[in-house]
Amino acid sequence: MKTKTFRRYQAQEIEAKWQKRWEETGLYKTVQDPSRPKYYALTMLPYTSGDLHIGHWYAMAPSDARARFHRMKGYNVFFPVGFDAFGLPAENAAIERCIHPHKWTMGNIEHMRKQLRSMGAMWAWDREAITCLPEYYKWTQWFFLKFYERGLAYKKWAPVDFCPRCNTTLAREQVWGEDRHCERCGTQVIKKDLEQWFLRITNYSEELLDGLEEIDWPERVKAMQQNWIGRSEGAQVVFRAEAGDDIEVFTTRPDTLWGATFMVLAPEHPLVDKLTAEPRRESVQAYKFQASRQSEIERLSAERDKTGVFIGAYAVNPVNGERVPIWIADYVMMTYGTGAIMAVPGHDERDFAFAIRYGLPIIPVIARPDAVAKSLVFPGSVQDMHAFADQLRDAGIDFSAAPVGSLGDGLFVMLQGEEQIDHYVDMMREELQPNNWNEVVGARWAFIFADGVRAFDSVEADREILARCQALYPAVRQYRTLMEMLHSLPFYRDILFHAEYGTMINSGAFSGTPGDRAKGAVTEWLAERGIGGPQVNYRLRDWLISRQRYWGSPIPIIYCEECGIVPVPYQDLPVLLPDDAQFMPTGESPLRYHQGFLNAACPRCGQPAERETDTMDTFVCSSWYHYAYVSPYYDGDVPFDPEVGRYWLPVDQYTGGIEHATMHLMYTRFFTKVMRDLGLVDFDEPMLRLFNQGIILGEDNEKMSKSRGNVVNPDDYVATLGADAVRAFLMFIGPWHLGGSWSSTGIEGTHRFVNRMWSLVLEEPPPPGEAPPADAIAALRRMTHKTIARVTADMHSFKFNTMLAALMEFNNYLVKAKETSVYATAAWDDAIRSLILMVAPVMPHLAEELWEQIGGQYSVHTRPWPQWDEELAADEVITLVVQVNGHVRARLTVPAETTEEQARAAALDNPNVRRHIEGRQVLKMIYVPGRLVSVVVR
RNA sequence: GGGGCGGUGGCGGAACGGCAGACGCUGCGGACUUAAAAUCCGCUGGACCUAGGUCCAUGAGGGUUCGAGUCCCUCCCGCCCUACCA
Repeated sequence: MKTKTFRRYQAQEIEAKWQKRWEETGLYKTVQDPSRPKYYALTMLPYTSGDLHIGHWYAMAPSDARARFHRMKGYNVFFPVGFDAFGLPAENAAIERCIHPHKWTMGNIEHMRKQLRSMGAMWAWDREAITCLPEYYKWTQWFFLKFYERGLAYKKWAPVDFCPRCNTTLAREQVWGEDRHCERCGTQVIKKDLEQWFLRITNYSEELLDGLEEIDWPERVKAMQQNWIGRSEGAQVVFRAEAGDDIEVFTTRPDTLWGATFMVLAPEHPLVDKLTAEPRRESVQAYKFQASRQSEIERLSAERDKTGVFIGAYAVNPVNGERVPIWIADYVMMTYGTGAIMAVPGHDERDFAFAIRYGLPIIPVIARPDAVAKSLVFPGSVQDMHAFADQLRDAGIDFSAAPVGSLGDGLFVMLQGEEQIDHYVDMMREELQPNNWNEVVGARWAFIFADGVRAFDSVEADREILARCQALYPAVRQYRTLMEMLHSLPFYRDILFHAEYGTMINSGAFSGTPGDRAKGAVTEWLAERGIGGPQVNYRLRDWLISRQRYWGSPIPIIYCEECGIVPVPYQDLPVLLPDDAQFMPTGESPLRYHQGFLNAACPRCGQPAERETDTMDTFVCSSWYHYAYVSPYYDGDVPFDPEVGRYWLPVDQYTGGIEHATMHLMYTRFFTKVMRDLGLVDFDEPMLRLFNQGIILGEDNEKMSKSRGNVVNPDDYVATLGADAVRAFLMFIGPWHLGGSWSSTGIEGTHRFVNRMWSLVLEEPPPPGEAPPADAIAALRRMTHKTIARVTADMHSFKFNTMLAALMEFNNYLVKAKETSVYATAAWDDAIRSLILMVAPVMPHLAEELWEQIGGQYSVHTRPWPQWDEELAADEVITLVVQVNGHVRARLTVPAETTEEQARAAALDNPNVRRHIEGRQVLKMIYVPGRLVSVVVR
């Protein structure tokens, strides 16, 4: 069968041939063509690490395939690429290897361009942008100035996260994990008090949240951004310290205000020093010191035990005039809300733990929605334990008898509902022995004494009842509050505290307010009385962009002794990085020690002044790179050509990893909103659709890392099997959004596919046979059109794995069909052409070569995507499944146009079906057209 | 604690509520070859078996349905994000 002229597929030769040809003919040159709908497909730009690893391929190759698909579908597709070129590794290389960051970076880019070319992707190289070039960062600085003008860039002293290894500050979202390590190098961060530049992203909190609704992004990313923004609705309340200072707190539970029995400030709260009473000053200072160290040292060892100290001052609870002590504790964060809380130990788990530990009063102010109460009947507290137990049983009350310490058997009573509780209290009042008491806790808070029942409903009641109990039972003297006493009994522990909404109790005039109205009613009342009101709080913090490093865009600011902070005038941009800086790991920017850079004339008064030496977080550069792409290094008044921007923007489809959910993807949305406010764009969101690919793992199903030795180098496979086989395999591994693991044997599958398709199209045909029967032609057409439908749908919905499965099936089908007489018919030619066209986005080189070999017009990548015809794709015969009581009993091959009557009859006529319904009564039959007949028998 | 994503053969994975395991890898058997590689052809979840079938199988257990991998409830396990968030 094999002939002398047939040559096996030579990937290297053919891939190189077409890459060269594509470049020469400008196949991927960007054109503005108003006659076609535009499609801006973007994949997250790579960092210039120097080497394109398999993860890059995994992110880029499927994106490229989909961009190509859209091009064939008739869109004018823009698929640009560039480099995120500023950042620490370049500078670290400079320190370690004495190579200038610029040189290191540009060398890496050179190498990465080669690797990117080997992928055979349709990159718009004519729009490449590199963020570290002055022509680029001029505009990054321009943005900074615009932000500054609008009050969106500001400088402040703040305790900031600092990576001691990278020697720079980090934004909050660049600090990862429970141990708070640096996102880049993994070193644990420390806190440093530094004056830093921030971008006021919090001005857009609400809009960043609302905007999520209008974009087609994965739920996962939206959820992460929602959580990160962390909107919570509640109330602001002002407590007045006895010294006269107002302490503002934020609470989501204003309905629990009457239960606020103390306050807690963050140790760094500005009022702490002022309010601390002299006798407490020493211990407060000690605690503050320890708290500040704690964030530096290992926080894991803190074990989350609640600790704190009383500062010796009091405030007044504005709703009931109660005097409440003020504490500081490290479980209150200065970075959230106001850095101060009203503590409601009855209904907040942390406050509860704190109050129990320090003996602070705990008063329940919200009824239990489950109406469950408990009571422990102590041995000897009723006359006759057995008789009392009988009474409980008669009343239908749930209880169990068990020993209480060494005191003998007691009764552990579980009560449910008001009626039962009332009944129990009555019974207990009858039976209680003198010099004893009994308590009901949970849905009711009552202490039953010989002379009557005392409700536990206030701090005074707490004190009084506790005193009586201590008088009756001296062992109780070790407890400072009733709750502490109750908490000492394990039986009660689960019922002393709850955080549900419920009817307000012990709350003055508000007592009885139902849980669904309580929050609103109290908030309104606070506002009326001028002591608080509704408030929305966000978790989102402003974006810290100062970095104490050299290899970033300088912040265009000059400090003048006379004029203060002076922005660099626009015409002086860019503020260039000097290329002769000294790289030393000092913890300060090398620019600090570069006199030529540091010293400048004040743009306002002309006097000697100093430049800002911090550079910008690289995420600032990448927040607008997709705008730069439309007209890189634009030389106009704005960062990109407005006319070109109007044509291409916004991004239609963005793809990339999930790791940027709360960083890049948040920042770039923020930038776009500011750009809109600046009049640069007329839309609200930068990327209309987003798709996150998963992570490619090593052969062993573990993350690829040098230490594991499981890193896959795509170059090796490209050199041996060709880029097309690598591209196809990456798409074939599994659902793109779930990621998958590399397999050096698995890639053989797509490699064989390449070869099988090659010989299918080019290997010598079989000897001519007889004219094919009409149904063989129809079957071939059916397969062709079905495959087109499947591949088109899968390509559309990112199901690259099943798309390749469909292509492989089609190829396998054609390999078999080639042996028959359908070869050399028009249907055959259509099939082969369709196959090549459909394969083109996935394996662009193979497709282009085969297309040329069958006499197709250059280039296959500009041919229209094949269409399918429903009628041609329709089956002539179908397999009808027959179930009896849900079990498959027969598979019938019937014509597609079989009627329901015929289907039922055929089903009942099948011998195996007959065997299973014999002697039974047919109750009903369900018919699903084209699929099955389900017979139900008894 | 909160949020998200998963759990299907030896492996990666398919499966509008309707034939579980498409496609591929691996393995086994065969063809070609002096031999090997490559290529091609079979078989490849388990157990029965009268060879026509039957039963068991999609993390566990319930439920809805003529019918559940798919929908609902309870639980278990894994991964990711987030977290004293007031």
